[in-house]
Amino acid sequence: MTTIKDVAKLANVSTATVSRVLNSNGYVNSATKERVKQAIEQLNYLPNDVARSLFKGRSKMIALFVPDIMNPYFPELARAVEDVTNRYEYTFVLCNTDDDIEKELTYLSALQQKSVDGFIIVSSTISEEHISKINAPIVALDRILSSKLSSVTVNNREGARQAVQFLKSIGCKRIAHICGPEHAGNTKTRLQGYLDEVQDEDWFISSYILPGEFNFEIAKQSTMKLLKDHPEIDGIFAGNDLMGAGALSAAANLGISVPADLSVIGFDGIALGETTTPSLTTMAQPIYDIGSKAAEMLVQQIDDNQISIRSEEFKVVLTERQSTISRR
Amino acid sequence: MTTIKDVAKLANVSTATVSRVLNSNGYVNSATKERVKQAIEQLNYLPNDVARSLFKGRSKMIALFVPDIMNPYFPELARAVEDVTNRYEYTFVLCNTDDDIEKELTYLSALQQKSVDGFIIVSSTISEEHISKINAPIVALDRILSSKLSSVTVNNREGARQAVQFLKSIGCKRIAHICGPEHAGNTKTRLQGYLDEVQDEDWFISSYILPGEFNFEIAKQSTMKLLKDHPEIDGIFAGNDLMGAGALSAAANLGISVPADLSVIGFDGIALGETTTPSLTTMAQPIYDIGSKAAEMLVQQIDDNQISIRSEEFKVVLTERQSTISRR
DNA sequence: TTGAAAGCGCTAACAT
DNA sequence: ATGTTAGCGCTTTCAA
Repeated sequence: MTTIKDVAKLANVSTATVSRVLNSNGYVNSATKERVKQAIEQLNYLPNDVARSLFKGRSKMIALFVPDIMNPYFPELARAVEDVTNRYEYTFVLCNTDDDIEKELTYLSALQQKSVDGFIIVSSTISEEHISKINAPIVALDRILSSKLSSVTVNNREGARQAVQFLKSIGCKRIAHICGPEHAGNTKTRLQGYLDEVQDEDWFISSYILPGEFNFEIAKQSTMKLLKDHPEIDGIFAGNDLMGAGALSAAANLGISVPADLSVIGFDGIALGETTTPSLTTMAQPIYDIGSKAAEMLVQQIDDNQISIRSEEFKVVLTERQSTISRR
Repeated sequence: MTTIKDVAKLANVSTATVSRVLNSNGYVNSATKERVKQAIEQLNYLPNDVARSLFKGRSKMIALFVPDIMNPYFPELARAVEDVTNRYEYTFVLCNTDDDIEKELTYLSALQQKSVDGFIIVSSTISEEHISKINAPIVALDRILSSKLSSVTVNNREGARQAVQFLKSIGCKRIAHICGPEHAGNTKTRLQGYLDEVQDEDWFISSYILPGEFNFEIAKQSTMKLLKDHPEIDGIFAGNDLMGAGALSAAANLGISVPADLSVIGFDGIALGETTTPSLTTMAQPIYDIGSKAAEMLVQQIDDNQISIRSEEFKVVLTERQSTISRR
């Protein structure tokens, strides 16, 4: 490894001068600057970021915590965060937490020890108490972790309502809901939106609500059971697209035709929804925008070095595809 | 931030002693060790990893380069690498390169500056020349970058052959192939396997080979065109599952029934293949095993600190699902 | 068994 | 405009 000393020696200046041209601050004669640059070039010198970090107490790294990288929602999100952090010359660290508090805490302290500059966190388990121990900026994503944190979310409840309204508008008379896992914050909000729309309907019974996981196979199995027990169901609002795809697959397996006999709508708007047959109607989140906004907010907080809490709520938008059709 | 000095002061010892208990090396009286531990506990002290890295020249970080994090193959792979690296207490850094050599080189030097301990790289563009400038261990994944590097791959050509053989065995008489992008190393190998099986058939014509991208929509469009131009086709071997899903969707759009009139087989074995209707038969890679093996090899190379080049080739296995059925 | 001190590579006062 | 130096927090000789 060649160091700043080597450069200094070759250019016949002090390390301070080299540092000055490296960071383009302080005065430095243009002739010597040239010499230094030459030396840097010649030695193929790259500054040691670790030494820099040690001095500055900051590492130019940003971490993103996601509960499940295998759920396509999160790679899309990660992609957005990566793009923004790169633009600001941060190194991007992606952490997969399984929504497991132990893993989250392990990551949190490991990264703090590395002087990571900030966190973007999607979590249902991290509490205010844990957060108070972190002294780097945090932006909560997808779910609000604390009123003391900036956050970027979507209108889950309203979006869920719109999904059900849409099913009604195309003529569905018996609408079921597949929930996400109980521990996820989203699950309750989306369920609430569903209930807003159906609980006063005379046809509504609680067995139209399916407990679930954000998982294709489990959703498929429970939908099969649902459709067997309740053949009258003609509309399904799935808590996310992965489960929506599961519902589609369940219907196909039972020989129920979608959308002719059953309409299905999901939530999230991941690319997977376009690959199913029929393709999946969904309440689409502006996933990329959400991720970039969170990253932008975090970078700003890091730079400003002041606590300005901001909350952004994006709106989901109905994206009609083949899994729903008017039956009127 | 509390430092080793604070601990030393509180425990009434030197920083050297604290360091010794921290790293459990060197002699230290069990009584003082106890005192130090108490102090650490009391101050909630966590060692500064940056300072450690500076001293050691190593950072306990491992990076994985993937060309496209939105292709579900890579999250599955990343998941495996993450699990292994975590087990060895490395921090895992995921880099999305878009198969763009500029981005790759930027990442490479940024991470070298951070003293990253090793790289696992999936790339079609990085050359021997670039590699020679890196002085951290590298494991090539999915594609072989250099004979000087350890690598983990699958039997692409043989696997492709098996895919086509399988289509033949169930009675397909006209088999087309959707290729991946030209720049990807895999593309050629899988195409070669296809050719091994079909080029001597009297029905074979070169327009049965479709250029493509590892992308759902593009595969869908070009398959639609193919099936319109060549209605005689009764089997498709897609270069990967994403494109296989595209072919499925194309057939559905044209009212061609799969598997009754057309059989489709993919390559990779990603979870997506189970979510399509019909689900996708595929030559499945042991994705998780591949990722873990690569990570294990890298960790070992880092620890051993010696250049032992090893190559592992995994075998793909035929996974029959609904998109193929015997027509005999 | 423990401590003093040098040094990892860099930056920023402070001096000149 | 440039150099000297202290110090970021840690580990490791070397000496005691």
